[in-house]
Amino acid sequence: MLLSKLLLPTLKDAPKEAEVISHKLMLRAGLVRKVASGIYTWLPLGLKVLRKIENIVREEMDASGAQEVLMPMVQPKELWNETNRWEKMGPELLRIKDRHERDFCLGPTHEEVITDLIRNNVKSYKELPLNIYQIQTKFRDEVRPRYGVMRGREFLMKDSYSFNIDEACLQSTYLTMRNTYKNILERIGLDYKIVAADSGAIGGDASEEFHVLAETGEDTIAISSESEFAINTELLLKEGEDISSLEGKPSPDGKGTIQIKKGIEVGHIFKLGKVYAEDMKANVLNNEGKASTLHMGCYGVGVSRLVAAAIEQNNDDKGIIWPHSISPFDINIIAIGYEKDQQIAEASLKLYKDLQEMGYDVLLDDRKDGYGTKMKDSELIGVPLNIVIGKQYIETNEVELKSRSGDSSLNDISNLKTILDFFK
RNA sequence: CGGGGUAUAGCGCAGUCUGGUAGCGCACUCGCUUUGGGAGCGAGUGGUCGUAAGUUCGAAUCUUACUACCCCGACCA
Repeated sequence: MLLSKLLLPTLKDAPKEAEVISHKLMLRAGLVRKVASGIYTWLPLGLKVLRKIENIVREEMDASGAQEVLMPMVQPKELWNETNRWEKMGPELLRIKDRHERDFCLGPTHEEVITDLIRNNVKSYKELPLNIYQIQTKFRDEVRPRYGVMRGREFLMKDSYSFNIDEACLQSTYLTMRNTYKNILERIGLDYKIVAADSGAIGGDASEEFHVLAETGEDTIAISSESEFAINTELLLKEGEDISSLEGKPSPDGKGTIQIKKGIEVGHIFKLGKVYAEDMKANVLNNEGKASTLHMGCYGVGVSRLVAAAIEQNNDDKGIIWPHSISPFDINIIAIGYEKDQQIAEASLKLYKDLQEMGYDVLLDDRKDGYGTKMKDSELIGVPLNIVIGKQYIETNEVELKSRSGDSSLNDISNLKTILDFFK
């Protein structure tokens, strides 16, 4: 991509509406723009990041044996009446009417729709287990949207629903999803914890959340300094404990001491059991030929929230520092004097094309600006590797490799292999 | 929904107390000079001052109502 053609409205000053660092940087780096409270347009650069995360999620879900579908965002009241959630849910369920005065809602989640699909189309235990997912825009009319896309009203989510013949089978799928979520977060490259969580009003007997650790997290979690033990302090509050007093105490599992941390919930896995299947009469015939209520699980990943979470965990005073896995570009070629110097222009374009042919996602800064402006923007948008081509190239045929993390070195422009050792 | 705050050009802000017809920095346009850390000079574009009503000869400024947005809380698969 030529930067001169890219819609990339970077800002020196963050709009005052932004409070947390990820929100400020997402606005400054030209990733998103607000349309209304909690509702955002994703600009080209932001969308590239969103798609990269989405693709990692998709690949790992497919690898786990799950199947992708796409359900509607608009859902009829009748389905929600079956589980009584039309009544139970508060105003966060945005209700609308069509031209015939029929009631619909904007989907905040899809248990009803997916359960309806499965009960109508799956009749035998032989077709199970099934794990069906989608990556789709959700709408929840939050009481108070905040922190940009971190807690938006409209947001992108991967939600999946498993249908199992019994508890043991559900347990197996649950563990597969647990492992899949670990793979996703490790591939993206985030520091996270799996925490025991409140299973909430939805019922069910097991629930774990995946939290990206960050100061601005909305949840408070207690973790062990040495083991995997981690728990959402919402659970402790119910028992009336004072959270701050836990700091430094021995971990309940006997390993290490308790530390109190802030976390951003980016994933949640749930064993629903038979709750929805019973309400909606979702049965299959078991191996004895008798109707058997399905056991369900549901598993969510906040895709758009992950963008913000990744920034919260990876930034400095200059801007975003993308993990390479989700960076909008792999390489930014900073061409100094692109407009004036034929040699620079030709060499930059050749390098650009060569790197593209090697499979890299390359940005070429061909704008009429100086080194400072181009570097500042590159650092703001967080591209992992810059290749500076300027007077050094004219003199010695060398370009400077400058990583976002601060390393730099000079290399002959023809030596692309050396250049790309950076990514090993 | 309770508490607090903000609203003036794309972004950041001044002007409001003390009413006189809107300004600064950045960005943007044109020209020339620049080009390895957000360049310089010159000339420009862009605002029904959140909305509505009121007071007044005159309102960004005073009064009232409303709206939007942000923060804290409550809420949240």
